[in-house]
Amino acid sequence: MSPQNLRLTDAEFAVIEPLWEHGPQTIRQLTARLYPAQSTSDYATVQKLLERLEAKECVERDRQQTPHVFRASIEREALIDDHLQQIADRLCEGSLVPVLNQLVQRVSLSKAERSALQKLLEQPHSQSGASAKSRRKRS
Amino acid sequence: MSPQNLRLTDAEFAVIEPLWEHGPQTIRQLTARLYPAQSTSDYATVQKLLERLEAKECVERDRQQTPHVFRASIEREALIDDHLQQIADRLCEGSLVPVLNQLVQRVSLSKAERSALQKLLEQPHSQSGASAKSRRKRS
DNA sequence: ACGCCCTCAGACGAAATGTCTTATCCTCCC
DNA sequence: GGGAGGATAAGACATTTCGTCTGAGGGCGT
Repeated sequence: MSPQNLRLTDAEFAVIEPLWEHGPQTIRQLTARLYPAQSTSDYATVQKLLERLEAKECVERDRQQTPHVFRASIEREALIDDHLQQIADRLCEGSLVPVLNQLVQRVSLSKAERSALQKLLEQPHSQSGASAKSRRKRS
Repeated sequence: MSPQNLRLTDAEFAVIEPLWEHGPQTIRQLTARLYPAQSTSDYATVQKLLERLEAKECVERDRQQTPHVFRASIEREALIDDHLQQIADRLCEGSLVPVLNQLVQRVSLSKAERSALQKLLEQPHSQSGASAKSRRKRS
C-alpha cells in the first residue's frame, strides 16, 4: 500500500514541507511562504509543482472549494520509509538491516534518546523468525 | 571529508556495484558482467558511466596499467551514510534521530539481530550531550 | 463592465541520462 | 612493415526531467 520508489525533487520537497508543517493550504498561501515576492510566475511555479506532486500521489487537492485546497496525501514518515527502502534496495540487496546497523553506528544519541531506543527494541512489536533479511514486499 | 549529496543514477549504481562486490576491474570485465552481449556500444556505455562516476569521485582509475583498472573510491557504507543524511536533511531538519526511530519501528529483526543491535547501543562509542539533534557538519 | 483571482494547458531552456559513433593510438604478431 | 584487435578519448544524440514562465479562459464581486 505504501508508495514505492518515490523521487521528489528539491523544489517539490520545498512545496510539500509546509503542507506537512502547517496543514492544507491554497496555492497562494504556499506561494506566500516560499516566494515572498509572490510574482505571477512564482504562483504558476508552485501550481506546476503541486500538479506534479499530485501526479506522484503525494498531494491531493480538494476541487470542491475554490481556490483549491491542497493537502499532503503521504505522511512524512511514509516518505522516510520509502527512502530507506530505496537505500536498502540499491545498496543492501533490499534488506534494511545493514542500513539500520550503519545508522546506529553513525548517529550519536543522547542518553535519553538511547534509552528510548532501547525501550523500543525491547517491545517486540514483531518477532520475525530467523530470517536475516526482512525484505520488503513491493506490489 | 566524507562525500556530500552524492546522487548516483541507476545505471551508475549498476556499475559501481560489481566494483564493490568483486574488486577493481577493467571496462571489459564490467561490460561482460553487465551486458552479456558485450557490443561495442555497451562497452562505450560502461566507459561513459565510469567516467561520470570518476567525476563524482566515487571511482578511481589506475592509468598506469592498460587497460585502465577501476576501483570504487567510496565505500558502500559511506554511500549509505550519505544517503541517510540526505533523508535527514530533506525530511528531518538534518537530524538522523527521527530517521533512526522510523527505521527501528519499521524493520523487523531476528532475535540475533536485535541483541546485536542492543549490544551496539550499550557501547558508548560516543556519548553526546543533551543535544537532541546531532546535526551533521558539512564542509 | 471591469478587474482580479483562479484554473488549465502548454511552452521554454537548461541539465541530466543512457546510448552510441567516431577518431586516434598502442601493441602484438605474421 | 603493416595490419588487426583492443584501448582511450571526445563528443553527438534522443529522451526525459526540472524549474520557470506565458497565455487563454472562467467566475465573481463591485
